[in-house]
Amino acid sequence: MEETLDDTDIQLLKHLGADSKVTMKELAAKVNLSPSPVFERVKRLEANGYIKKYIALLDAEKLNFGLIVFCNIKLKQHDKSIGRSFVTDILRLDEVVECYNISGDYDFLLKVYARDMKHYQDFVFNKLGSVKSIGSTHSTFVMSENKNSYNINL
Amino acid sequence: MEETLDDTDIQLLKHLGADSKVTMKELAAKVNLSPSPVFERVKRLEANGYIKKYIALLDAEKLNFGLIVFCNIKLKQHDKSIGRSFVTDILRLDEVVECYNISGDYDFLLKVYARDMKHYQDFVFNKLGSVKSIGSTHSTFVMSENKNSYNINL
DNA sequence: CTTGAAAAATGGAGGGT
DNA sequence: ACCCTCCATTTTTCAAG
Repeated sequence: MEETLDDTDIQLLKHLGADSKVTMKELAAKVNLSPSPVFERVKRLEANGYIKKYIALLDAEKLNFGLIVFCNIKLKQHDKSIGRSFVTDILRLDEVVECYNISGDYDFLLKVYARDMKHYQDFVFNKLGSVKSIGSTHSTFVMSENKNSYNINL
Repeated sequence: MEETLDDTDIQLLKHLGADSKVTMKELAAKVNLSPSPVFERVKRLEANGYIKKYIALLDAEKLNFGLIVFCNIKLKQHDKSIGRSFVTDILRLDEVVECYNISGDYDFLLKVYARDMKHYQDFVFNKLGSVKSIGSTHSTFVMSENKNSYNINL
């Protein structure tokens, strides 16, 4: 299971990580092979979990979610059950796209997409406000997104 | 160009945002249509920019990038040319997957993927260290990722 | 939107190095 | 173990109604 990836595998992952709509034929040309071995390699990379899934990236701004906020959260207490119930509550919130348990002054970092400031205010007061385990929050607003490649650069 | 999306369009975006490997046939079944109109709608959503691109999501941990760090950065000065040169320098760094211009005490927030702490240390000292426009940095380490849906929840 | 058909891609069999 | 060349099947893509 813990086989090593050769250079061709890495190239395939790089290409698919940037554009998954390429055909096997095109991919094959990029790595100087015929479609068949490329097909088999990609299937293996999927089966072994190197490729988690394929998705379409949507334009948040065009879909009226123009505001990105990083919301730092401090819990009231730090026992395991409080942490778990916090995560359960947070996963339910549509506005929260990412959630991390972090080091430092705060316990969690959320990446939140909102339509506008009014929507974000409503999110903080009504949705976060009803999550009992939260002690305090600190919001950092995104003024512009300069880079988002979604994948590691192999 | 600024047409409104009907409920079917939203459903298509939701499905493709979660899994872009579905065939037009399967998509059609999900929205109770035949493949042809679904095909046309998806092409329109692509052409009008609602779908930005299609990518494979790679497993960073399996590819030996197990450490995620949010790196806050304060610039030395705040004029436009310094900010631009900072962004140019940052975009070159493979470890930086996301970069945001933010409100608050710091100017930029980077999401960084590193193999381990040693790699991150090297990144900060050698790569960030040679970006002249940086005044100071503050690193927040991710202990666990609890959610990452990559797309807004429509 | 539907039907339907041409063009293209997928997925695999069989054989070669 | 890895690759190639076919080829059947499925999917995509786009007419015409």
